[in-house]
Amino acid sequence: MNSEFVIAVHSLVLLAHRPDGMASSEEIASNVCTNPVRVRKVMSCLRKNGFVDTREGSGGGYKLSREPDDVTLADVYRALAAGSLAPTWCSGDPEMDCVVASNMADVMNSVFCGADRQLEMYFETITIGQMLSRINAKARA
Amino acid sequence: MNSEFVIAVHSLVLLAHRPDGMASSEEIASNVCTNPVRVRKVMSCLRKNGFVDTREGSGGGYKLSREPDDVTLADVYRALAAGSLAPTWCSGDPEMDCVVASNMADVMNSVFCGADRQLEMYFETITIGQMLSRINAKARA
DNA sequence: CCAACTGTAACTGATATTATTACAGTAACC
DNA sequence: GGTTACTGTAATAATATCAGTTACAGTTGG
Repeated sequence: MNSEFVIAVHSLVLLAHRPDGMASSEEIASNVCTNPVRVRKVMSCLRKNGFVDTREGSGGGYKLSREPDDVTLADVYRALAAGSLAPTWCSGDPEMDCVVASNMADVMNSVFCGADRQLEMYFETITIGQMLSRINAKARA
Repeated sequence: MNSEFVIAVHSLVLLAHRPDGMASSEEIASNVCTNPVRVRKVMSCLRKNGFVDTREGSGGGYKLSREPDDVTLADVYRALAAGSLAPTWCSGDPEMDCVVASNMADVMNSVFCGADRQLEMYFETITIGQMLSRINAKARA
């Protein structure tokens, strides 16, 4: 899995956890344990997909623009990690003379497409709000 | 996804396709388009899990030791790619003072465990025999 | 014994991932 | 209107992961 997915989910959960729903890239970065540039890149993508609003300039930052319970991990997955299941490496070669070697890539690809859909369905069942609840539950325990 | 999974599936399908169910690491490697050492490493793992028999020495190689329809992709997945879904990179830090940062890794991990199970269930529905059928169907088309 | 294999380890090179630096653009605030 | 605190993005550097290669010991059939 793409680690940008992890950063995105963490960031959204953090925003949901903040009383005012806001944070700057620097605050998020230190919470996630990465650098602000990476956070901004991810957040920029989340903005384009309508999950957050950004305010540039002094006192700016990111703000959740949807209810935490209305955003599923599948939404996030689609936005920045769809299709990441299939390995970059590809076996066989369409030009080869062997039935197996020449058709494996296609068949393997369809298998991974199915897997991707399956994964998406699973992520559909988990919202940012639920993630936050789970975290709070863990903290109480 | 681990690309060794791809090599393993391709190799098993190739063996299933062979009339005598046999091939050497060199034959498999050229069919898969990789090098024999990598193939041997993967096959060694498949042997330890009872999917193939190997014969060392002259005229040796690998041979399917189960019916192609009795081996699912989930079996292969468990053997050499289980848990590969979760990214190596991990957000947050258990030592931090923030509820979100300190518990995110745990919660994220449980999410990926669930995803892994989901994926495994999907792979359970596909056998090596079916992969070969799909390939043959594509070849006829 | 020789030829043809597997099993592994060690090394090298290629590729992908993450962090850093740099800087232009924007908005609040004095 | 200038200064400060932000985002957006590109370019580069550092690091980690992955794949290919070489080397060699062990096994087996002829």
